[in-house]
Amino acid sequence: MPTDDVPNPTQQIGRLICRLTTVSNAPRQNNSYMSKKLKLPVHDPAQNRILGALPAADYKRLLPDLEPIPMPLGWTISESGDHVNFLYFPTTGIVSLIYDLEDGSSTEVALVGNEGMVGISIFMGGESMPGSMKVQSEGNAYRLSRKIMKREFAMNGKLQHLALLYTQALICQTSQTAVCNQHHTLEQQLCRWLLMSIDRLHENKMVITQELIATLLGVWRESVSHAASKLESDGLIACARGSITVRDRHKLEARACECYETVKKEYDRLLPHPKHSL
Amino acid sequence: MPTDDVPNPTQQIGRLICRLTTVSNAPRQNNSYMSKKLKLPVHDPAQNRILGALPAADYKRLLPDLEPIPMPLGWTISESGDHVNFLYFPTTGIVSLIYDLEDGSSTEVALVGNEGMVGISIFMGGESMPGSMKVQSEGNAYRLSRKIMKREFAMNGKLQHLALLYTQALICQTSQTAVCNQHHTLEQQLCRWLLMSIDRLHENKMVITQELIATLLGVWRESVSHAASKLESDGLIACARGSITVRDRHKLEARACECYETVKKEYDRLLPHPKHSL
DNA sequence: CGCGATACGTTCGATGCCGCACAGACTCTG
DNA sequence: CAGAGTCTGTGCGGCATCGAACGTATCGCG
Repeated sequence: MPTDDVPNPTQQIGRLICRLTTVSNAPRQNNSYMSKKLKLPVHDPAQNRILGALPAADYKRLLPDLEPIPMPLGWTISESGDHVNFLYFPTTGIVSLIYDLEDGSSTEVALVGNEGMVGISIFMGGESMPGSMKVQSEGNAYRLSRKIMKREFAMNGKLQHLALLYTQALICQTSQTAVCNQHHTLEQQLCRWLLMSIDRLHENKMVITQELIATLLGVWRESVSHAASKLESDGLIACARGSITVRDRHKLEARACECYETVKKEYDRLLPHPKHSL
Repeated sequence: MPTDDVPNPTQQIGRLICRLTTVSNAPRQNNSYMSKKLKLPVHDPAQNRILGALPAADYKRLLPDLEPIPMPLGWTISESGDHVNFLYFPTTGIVSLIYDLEDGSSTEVALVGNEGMVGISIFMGGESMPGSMKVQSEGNAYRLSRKIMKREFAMNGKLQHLALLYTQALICQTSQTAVCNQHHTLEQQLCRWLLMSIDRLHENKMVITQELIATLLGVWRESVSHAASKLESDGLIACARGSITVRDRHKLEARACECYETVKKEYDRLLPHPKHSL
């Protein structure tokens, strides 16, 4: 049961720091972590756009209950059917919502970054979901216990409002994924996926193997390799061992299907916009 | 703007009655309509499983605000981006949630029958959705205005609870559709779709053209024709001009992909079960 | 009854992804 | 630096669906 209990919570932080120092491409926006650690906390709950959009009073009330938690690469936050005990608000990194099939294949139905949250079944009432949530790009999050979240949700305040709006945006993303899977070529889907990822990473380079991308898109690795090669030879991206860098975002958008735009517009319409200060 | 205003509300009812008398396959479970009209109202709000699961007090309070509305075949309840003004509770018939693409193609991402409701963006807060809702099998519904629904939702009562649970079930259906579109053959998808339809129609025969099924599944008509022929020659279904009858439900389940079971189980887990009296 | 419209069925080349096989390239470790 | 492990690139036969064309059956209507 690889559930909400982070595997070795404290050691995990050590592992993360290790990554930050050893791996060349580790830190993202707050790489002030090592150098200017006096200036700010490692990550600020308000970096999550939902938490950041709360009124000051709500935010302050919530703050003591927000538990910081690292999200290491590959961590399965919750498996299919698991009783979910925490609602996670990512500040950095990406979590994938994945549906698995009996034959071992699977498909990612949605991506979650610092614009959203993971574990919506807590306030939706179902307690669990027939899908798993996996950290696809390492980062950090804050989490709320089910008890606290239910209390907050019942207040009919801004958090409830934002949680429901985000859930509607999530439905949009999932629906569009369904349509995209049916109608668009792998190359288009790959472009869409790359764009959605760099939007959530807030940088052009992502650390991920083509093998994993294939798993997430529910296709064969060779197919991803083939599509990526074409994009690379056309100068849109640069592939390296275990990482992909987006070179020409504009061309990538042109080559992606409309699904990217549709979902992005709906997210922009429904969700609070990131503050400039971040 | 083919929105919430039913095209000619009163005339519509006349048209429906006309259908009931002329078309051979018109009435469904409550075909007591013509013969035993003294016994019950045409349709009872409680035939919708969400309304039927409300506590007596809530139900009574809501009753005067529930407006009966016929859902004629092909009616577009709301188009992509339309401002949604009513929440619909179907008692009979099927509504499809459809996402359209620029090239004119589309895919159905979810089916709604008397187990659910249409127009969730009313209480989710988005006011609209980038998808349309179309009546795929004629029937009846009751609807609540946005104002009333928001008032009820804010009471934190059973209706809020049921609405959120249903929304989670809907997310499950949509997600599974995304996975299914990616991994399963058309024949499997067709079996799944037929099963989901007869579950919501509460009978074995459905009035629909293969052309429309193809549109909903996002594939070519010829492909549906091909798959349906195989199923017919194996005795699972019987095809006629403009209708399909399920002959062997058990075999159909065996031939469908696991997606049907997965979604059904989640619906059974989350939603109130139909009462025996209906 | 005859006609047009609609829905279904069947065929066939084109296409895109599957699924395997294998080779090459990079990385980490000792 | 050598070797194991991992990740990526390529080539190819097979299969399902695409997308068009055509023929046929059924229904409604005059």
